[in-house]
Amino acid sequence: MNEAAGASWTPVSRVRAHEQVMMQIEEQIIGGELKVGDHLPSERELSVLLGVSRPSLRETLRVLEALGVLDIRRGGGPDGGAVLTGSPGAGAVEPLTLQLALGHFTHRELVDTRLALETWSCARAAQQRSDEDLEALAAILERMDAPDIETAEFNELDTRFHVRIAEASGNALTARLMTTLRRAIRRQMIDAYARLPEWRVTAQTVRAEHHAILEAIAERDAERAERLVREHITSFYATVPVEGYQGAATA
Amino acid sequence: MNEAAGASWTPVSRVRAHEQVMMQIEEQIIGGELKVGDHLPSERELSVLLGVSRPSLRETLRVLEALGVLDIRRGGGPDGGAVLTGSPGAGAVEPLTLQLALGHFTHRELVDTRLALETWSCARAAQQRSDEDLEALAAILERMDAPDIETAEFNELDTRFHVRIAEASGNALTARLMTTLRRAIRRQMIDAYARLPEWRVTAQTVRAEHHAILEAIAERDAERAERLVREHITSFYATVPVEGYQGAATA
DNA sequence: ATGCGATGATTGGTCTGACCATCTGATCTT
DNA sequence: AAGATCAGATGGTCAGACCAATCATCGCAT
Repeated sequence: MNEAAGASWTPVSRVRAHEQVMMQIEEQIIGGELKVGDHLPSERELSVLLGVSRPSLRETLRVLEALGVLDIRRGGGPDGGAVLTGSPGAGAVEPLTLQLALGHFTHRELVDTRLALETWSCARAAQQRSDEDLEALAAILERMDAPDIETAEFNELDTRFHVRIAEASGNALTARLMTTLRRAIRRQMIDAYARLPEWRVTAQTVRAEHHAILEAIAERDAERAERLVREHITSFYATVPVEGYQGAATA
Repeated sequence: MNEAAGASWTPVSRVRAHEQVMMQIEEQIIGGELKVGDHLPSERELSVLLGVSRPSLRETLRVLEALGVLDIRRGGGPDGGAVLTGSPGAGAVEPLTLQLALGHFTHRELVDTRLALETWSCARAAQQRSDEDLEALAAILERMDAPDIETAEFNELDTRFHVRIAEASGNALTARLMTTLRRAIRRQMIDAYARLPEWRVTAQTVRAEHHAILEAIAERDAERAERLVREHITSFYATVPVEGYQGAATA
């Protein structure tokens, strides 16, 4: 076959329809044309405006929804349709669970990252906690004191306690990341507890450490709070045999 | 209208098709039935197996792809179809850009989170950096020394430097989060530089601090490296008027 | 006049079936 | 044996249709 020498060819558009739609919507958001609370046109309308089919458009909407950017409901009215959501929903950063399961990240990495975020947010929380923060934290610890509590709920409250501290630090992003990290390791945590011959003994230690941390936060002693939470996390993973975790968290 | 007393009704499935598909695939991944490198059946096959239409199934696949879990290609053969991806692609945590634009999180929160992650990873990097890490970091700094460099590229290399440090810490998760955080604030960073009357003066300061940090890492002085990077970030935001950021990063 | 139920319009949710573009791998040709 | 060719499989896209939930409105009875 002969080829025309010198002729230059430029590849045709390989960008899938839903990706182009995504780019357009992203631009509108970043550019500020789309703000929180704004409604997207209905799927039928928008698909015409964008020149794509409804299924293609819907693929984009699904992704935006999973990312916590859109809140989609049926029916008309002020609440109907696709609305730019104002608060970060479940979407956002939760995929870590799957990525952990796929081995993208190790358990060790998750714990270390948790350590980095928690020491910071705990110190910060000690500096600027409100009385409401204190009460909420105390209430969580009280529920953890239940003698007949089960591993799953204990772990759940443990998560709530640490996340609540992050919230007290005033940083919603850190709090959100912490929630995500905890959710990603939730399964292994519960399994690890279940493997302990006497998990209630360990639980007792955890309780004591929690109370100590709360006390430091109450006294606005940032340094002590930070040190305590570091020891808390480090000693926990030194005691409890969590699957996929090897070695101490600090050098 | 009369109602049958005592009759109990259980709500019909309100869970959308694509969500049920998502749950099934999630379970298979978490349960270990689906591993990295495994192929999903073709869309036509899978849609029949799951009892949903192809468009519905595709919505799920799109989300999984956006989350960095699936790698989807056309055509048959060993590389065709949907494959569970082994390395965290672009997907994962990038949505932060949109969430920032929507005001879910403030710039301040992003910077503080960055501070928490960087101080940790920098200290860790100082402890266990390899010689290759050192060379890579030095190479980046060298490129940043170009006198006629532009703001965009300077910022890009700045990001690379900090992310490379995170990689040297051996924690891929932290490195990934850092990349995401930097990408989310990329626009504002470049704008902030552009607003500076003499940004090259600031750039010179940044360069000096970078070299100091690298030196501390080279000497395995974790404490100094951590302190330097904290000052580096703090002083930067005290100097450069970044949009949406108010106040110092440390108390 | 007012409260409440019926109704229709709008919107998302889902499905069917079809066609295109691309890639793989086997087949055929030279 | 090497290359071109073709058939099959797969993802990408579309059009049209119907269902189900929700809301706004209208009309009726009180």
